[in-house]
Amino acid sequence: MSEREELTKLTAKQLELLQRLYKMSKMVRVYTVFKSQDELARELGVTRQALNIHLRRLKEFNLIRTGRGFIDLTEKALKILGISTSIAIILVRIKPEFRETAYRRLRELPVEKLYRVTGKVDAVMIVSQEKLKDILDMISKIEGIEETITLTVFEVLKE
Amino acid sequence: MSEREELTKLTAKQLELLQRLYKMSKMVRVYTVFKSQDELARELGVTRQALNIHLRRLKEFNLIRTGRGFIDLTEKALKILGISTSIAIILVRIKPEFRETAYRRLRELPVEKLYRVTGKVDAVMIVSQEKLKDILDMISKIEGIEETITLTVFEVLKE
DNA sequence: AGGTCTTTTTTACATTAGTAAACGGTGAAT
DNA sequence: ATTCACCGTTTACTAATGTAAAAAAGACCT
Repeated sequence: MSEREELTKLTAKQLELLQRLYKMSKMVRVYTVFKSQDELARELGVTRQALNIHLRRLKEFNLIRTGRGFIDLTEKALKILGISTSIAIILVRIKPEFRETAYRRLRELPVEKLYRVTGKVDAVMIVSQEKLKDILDMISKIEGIEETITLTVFEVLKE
Repeated sequence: MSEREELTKLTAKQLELLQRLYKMSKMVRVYTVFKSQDELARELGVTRQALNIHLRRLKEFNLIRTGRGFIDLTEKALKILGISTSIAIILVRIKPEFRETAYRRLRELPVEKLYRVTGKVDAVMIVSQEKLKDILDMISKIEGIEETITLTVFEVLKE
C-alpha cells in the first residue's frame, strides 16, 4: 500500500495524534530484536522469569529497552560491546550517460547510506570501514564511474 | 557512572546475552515519547481505551511501536507527516594552524553530524537543508576555514 | 570444607497494555 | 430527517511484562 493510500485510511484525529506524538518525541537509534521475552526465553532454554532478571539488569544500565514483542539495544549497548561503527565517506563522480545504471548498481552495495547529490560529485556513500576495501573494489567495476574520493572518518565530533 | 564501571557490574552471562541480542538485531531509527499510555490518555483527556484504539490503528500501519512506558514513531510516520529530513553535506577544508579551534566552533553549530576526516578535506558535516544557509553563514565567520563545498542531497537512494 | 556469588527453578502476584462489546453523542453528507 | 463515520464512554476480560521470595545447584576462592 502506498503512503498516499494509507493517509486516507487514517482519520484526522489519528493524524493529529501522530503529530502530537512527534512533537514530544526524541530521536533515538536502536537495534531491535523482534521477539517476545517468552519466545526468547524458550530459545535460550531458560524460564521467562530468569531471562527477565537479566533484562532488568541490562535495562537498569540503559543498555536495552523492552516492549511488547521486541527488545531494543541502545547505542550505549554497542559501545559496551565494543562494536565500532567507524565509517568512511566515499564521494563518487559518474559520467552523465551512465548515471541511471550506476546509481542502481551502487545501491546494491552493502553501504549504510547512499545519497544522490548535486554539486561537485554525483553520489555520496557512507560505508563502514571494514567494508571499505571491498566496496571500492566493487565500485571500480561499475561502468561509468569517473572518480571516487575516499574520506576516512577518524573522529566523530558530533552525532 | 563510566562505561568501564558499568561493565564490571554486569556478569558474564549478561554480557553474553547482550552480545546475542545484538547479533539478531536490526538497526532502526525511531522517535520516542517517554510516556505510558495511561499518562498520555490523561494528558489528552480521554480514556486509556480510547487512546489505545487510535494507537492500534497507527500500529497497524507500522507508524508506531508501543512499549511499556514509551511509544516510538517510526521513520514511516515522519514521511506520512511530511516531515522532510532532507539534508545537505558540507565538506570543509581548514588551515592546519586553525584546526583545533575550528573543530570546536564547528561542533557548536546545529548540525546532525560532524566528522573529522582524512583525505581531501578536513571535516564533513551533515546538516538539514532548512538550516543550510544559516550554517554556511556561521561557518564563514570561523577563522581558518579555507573552503567549503556544499552537496545538496536530492534523493536518498539508501538509508 | 566452608563461604560466597551467580544462576536457575518454582510459586505467586502486580502492573501495563491489548481487546471486545454495548451504548451514546456529534457532525457532515445525502 | 436519516444515515453514516467517527469518537467517546463503561465494563470486563486477556496477555505480556515486571517483581518478589524461597530453595537448590554449580563455580570459585581461601
